[in-house]
Amino acid sequence: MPNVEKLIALLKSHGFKKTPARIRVLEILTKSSKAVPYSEIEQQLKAIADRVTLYRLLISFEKQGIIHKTHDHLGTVKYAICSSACDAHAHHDEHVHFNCIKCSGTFCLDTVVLPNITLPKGYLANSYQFAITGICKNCMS
Amino acid sequence: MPNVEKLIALLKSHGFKKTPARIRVLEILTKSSKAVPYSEIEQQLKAIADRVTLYRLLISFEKQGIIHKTHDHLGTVKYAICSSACDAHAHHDEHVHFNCIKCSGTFCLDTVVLPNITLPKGYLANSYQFAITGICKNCMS
DNA sequence: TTGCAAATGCAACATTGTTGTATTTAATTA
DNA sequence: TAATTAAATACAACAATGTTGCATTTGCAA
Repeated sequence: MPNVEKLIALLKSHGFKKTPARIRVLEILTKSSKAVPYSEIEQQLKAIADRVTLYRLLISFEKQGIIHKTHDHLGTVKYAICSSACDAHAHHDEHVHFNCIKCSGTFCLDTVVLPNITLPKGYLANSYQFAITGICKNCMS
Repeated sequence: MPNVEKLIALLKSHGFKKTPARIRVLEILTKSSKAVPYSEIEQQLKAIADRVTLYRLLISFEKQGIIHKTHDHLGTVKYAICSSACDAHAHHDEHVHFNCIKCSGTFCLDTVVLPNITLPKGYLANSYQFAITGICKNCMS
């Protein structure tokens, strides 16, 4: 489903060159139903790219709004593909992240409606990061 | 205001011994109106305790519900004192964290009412971590 | 095909996380 | 008050991740 052509188009549309490392990272993220731990990405990229290359690649992807980064309940850094509404100007990944304490999986809950929060006077909100920790669908059954 | 006697009592009530390093950490956190970056705590503890001591100390404080840990919008690890309602059995720091993009400060907004979120069927919520990124009160004026 | 900006590789170093073990110390009790 | 002991600390050692600079390679457009 997420064929390589689409990924290449995604790269081009954001001004990125088509390189093996970048395609591989997008493949990994699009094929996963969960946010992927940094360590796992590094592991899978080990054969085709340097660690620093991956580091910089992830930064530029994030800056361009292709992917987003999150810390789970244990502090583990994970990455996930952004919804198509994101771009360099503004991320729109304002969905809830769910962290499972059993399988350690992190899921992007795109269907959950974001709550409206009233801040104290003087504060200006810019973006929201909501996470819920608990037991996921799979681990409940 | 947050005198040392209170901090010692806090330690004792959680089964901790009264040691210079532990008292110092509590002093730092109680005197700060913001969550304190790990690097800053380490810097201030450098003279009186080893890095590993601090590491284990923070872990045990967190486990006992004396302090809580958070990642700001840039991923920086910060610590803050827990409200008195917390204990080893269950943290009750279910307040919103506000991360300022100007001063990089992280504030615990205890007065903000937590929103009610409806999860998809099959998910079981356990705890919530809500953060808002923007411009804080001080930086707005 | 060539030229250039983008992307990568490599070296080097900083910060933070983590474990094991020997030693010291705070607090209890004899 | 001295002895006992579990808690706390120090130190060594190592792993993982973050970060910068610079030389080299490569994708792509002219």
